[in-house]
Amino acid sequence: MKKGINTHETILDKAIFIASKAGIEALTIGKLSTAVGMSKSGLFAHFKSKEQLQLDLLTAVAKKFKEIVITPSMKAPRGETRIRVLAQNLIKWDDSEFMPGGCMLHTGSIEFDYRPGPVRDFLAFNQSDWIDFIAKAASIAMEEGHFSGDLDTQLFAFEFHAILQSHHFSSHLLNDPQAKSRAIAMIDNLIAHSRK
Amino acid sequence: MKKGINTHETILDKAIFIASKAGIEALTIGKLSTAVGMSKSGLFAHFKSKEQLQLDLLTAVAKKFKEIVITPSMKAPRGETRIRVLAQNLIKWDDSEFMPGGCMLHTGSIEFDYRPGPVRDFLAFNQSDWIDFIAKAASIAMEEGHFSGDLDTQLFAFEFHAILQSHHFSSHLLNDPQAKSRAIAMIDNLIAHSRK
DNA sequence: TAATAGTACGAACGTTCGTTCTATTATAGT
DNA sequence: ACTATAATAGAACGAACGTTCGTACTATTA
Repeated sequence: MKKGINTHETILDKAIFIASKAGIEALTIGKLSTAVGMSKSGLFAHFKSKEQLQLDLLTAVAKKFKEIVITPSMKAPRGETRIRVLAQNLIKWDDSEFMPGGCMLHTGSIEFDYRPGPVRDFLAFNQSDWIDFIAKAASIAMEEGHFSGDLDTQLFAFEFHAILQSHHFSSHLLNDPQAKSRAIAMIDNLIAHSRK
Repeated sequence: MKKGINTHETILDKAIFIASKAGIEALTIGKLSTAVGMSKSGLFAHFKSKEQLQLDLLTAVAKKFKEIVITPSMKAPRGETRIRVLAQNLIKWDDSEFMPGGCMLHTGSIEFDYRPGPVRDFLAFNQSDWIDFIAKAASIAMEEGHFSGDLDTQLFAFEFHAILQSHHFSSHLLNDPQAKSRAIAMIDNLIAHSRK
């Protein structure tokens, strides 16, 4: 049937909206069902367990991440430009309207870093892959001659990632209007030091 | 009386230990009382509310932070050395045995960034002060002639802070044995680029 | 010795949690 | 239009939540 799929999607959109502010564990089935406008048991039937709801939620977020951050960057020119596009899209991503509390792959990682189970596994693998992706982008910039030949791409990836964690911190905890411009300044610094 | 003060401290120590892994909100009074070995109501009487327990807990953490990170750094020579000592102590801090889940001022900030109230306020002020403290240390390094005269100390502070967020990420989510050495390499980079 | 204050207890409060049933309604395929 | 099934609702569950209560014991102060 088809209606179920639409409902499933509606539920997850609302779940992302709420959980991005409240946290993944604090998103309860009761509150979510009220927000969506259906019964607790009716909503529950879509997921069979809260853990599955959390996994479906994160899978949906990761899919959006690909759409908004990863895929567009692959259309940008290889090398430094692609790195910059990646950073731009990431800042946009962390300030997305559908996820008002900021990137859940980041906040979820901290929330679940000591809660063993499939949710933690998903997040750890996701973040690990993300680091690898950045490192790959850096090595491409090396190939293109934009970055220094002896650049530590792994270290670059962590430095790049750190900047986005800092942006989240500035934007969502401190409500600092300079969050975005500062993040870009940090990216500029990092790129400048990575050049030949 | 005195017994109460000792109990209060014992409770908070255990609370910090548990909450650093589980999260501040997931630390329940029932589980904490079981862990401490006293009754729920007996423990509760020490704090009058869960929110007060959370505030007392964070106050205790902030006090330890001063003891382990801030105060020792003030004994180090002004300038670059002090910045390095600060970084060393911070890494030690984030891997403290009494707080096995890592720095709670960091994880708590993310957990509460969209939960208005005194807990969020405490964390936001604390982190804001911390950024100011780093910026001040950077400006001292400027005065001492170690750092470039046109260094943006505020930006430096955020970059410094970002490195520690990255360390937390590597150490506690990814269980990466290189977490510490990488953080030090990042600090080295930052300092090198901040010099004259 | 009497009065007071601090400390801890067990029991119970109303509420919410995730989950499991059964029953009913809506929908898609024939 | 009929039927199988998917989708939702409703009621109930045991457990845990934060909190309040009255009470008992202990140590300090009057």
